[in-house]
Amino acid sequence: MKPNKLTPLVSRIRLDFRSGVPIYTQVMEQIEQLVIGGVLQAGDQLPTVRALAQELRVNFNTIARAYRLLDEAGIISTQQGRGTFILEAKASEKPDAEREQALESISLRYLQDALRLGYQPEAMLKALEKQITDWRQSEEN
Amino acid sequence: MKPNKLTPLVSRIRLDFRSGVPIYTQVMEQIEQLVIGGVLQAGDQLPTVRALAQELRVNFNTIARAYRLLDEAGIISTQQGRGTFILEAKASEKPDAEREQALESISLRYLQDALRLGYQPEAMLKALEKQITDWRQSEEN
DNA sequence: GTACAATCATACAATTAGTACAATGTGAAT
DNA sequence: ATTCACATTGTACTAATTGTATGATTGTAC
Repeated sequence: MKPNKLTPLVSRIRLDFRSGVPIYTQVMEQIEQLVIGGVLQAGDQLPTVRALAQELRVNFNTIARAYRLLDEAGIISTQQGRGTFILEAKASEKPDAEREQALESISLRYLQDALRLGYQPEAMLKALEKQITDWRQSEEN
Repeated sequence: MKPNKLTPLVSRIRLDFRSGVPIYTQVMEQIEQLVIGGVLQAGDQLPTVRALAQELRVNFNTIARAYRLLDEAGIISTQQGRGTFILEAKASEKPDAEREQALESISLRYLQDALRLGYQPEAMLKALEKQITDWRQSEEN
């Protein structure tokens, strides 16, 4: 497969070192979500394990572990000496369901974060609506 | 987010071995005070159980016990293989202005995460409402 | 002396880091 | 065009660092 491009991933991956979720899991989940969301497409080349590791300030084996898990999940293809690439989207019966699940995942995280900080659900919804309004404003320009 | 720093705690903890107050209680209370006093801030990494134990000349399980209590109290987050970190203070204990901003901050982050994955605001609100409903369900038990 | 809480010792599990290596690509020398 | 040196890539295995679990030991109160 010919590599499409090398997507700058770093800016799209946000690590939370104190969340209790292992780094390799965070990297894996977020890349998976980017694929589901269509930001990363089949043929795209991921950064090398060393490059991404350096950007995120973690050991390259940690990235290698995330890539290996993604490889085993059939999402990417890692090739020694060449690099790592996004695979063709597997013929999922329900790609919509996957997208749904990804959104559920980040929504749950938001809810948990807010609850832990002591906010009530109503306040969250209101705050989110405000952010959306603000965003729409800025989009118009 | 990367751990902020590793604060040298030892110099700020005073143990009284004759007071009759358990060591783990003393450690716990003093760390709690340091957090309340702002000496320890969200994201700061605490010394490892072994390091702090060595400095204070106690068994590391004693420190582990103190850390576990602090974890259960929602003050710190202990993570096997990683370390121990100060958590964000509960919003309800913050001044109103900060409180407002904190909620805005995590809401914006959620919005950005979802947009990044290609979701529309309506879908986000719906997903969030669903998470809230589910959560309420589980709370009833 | 018994009971109980506190502390300690030991073995364990999870995560990340270190080191060496194998596969592949690149480019110059011939 | 072929070869060869070398850089770049992922892989494998090990070590180090972290917190966890469980039971033994110690000390104190009664």
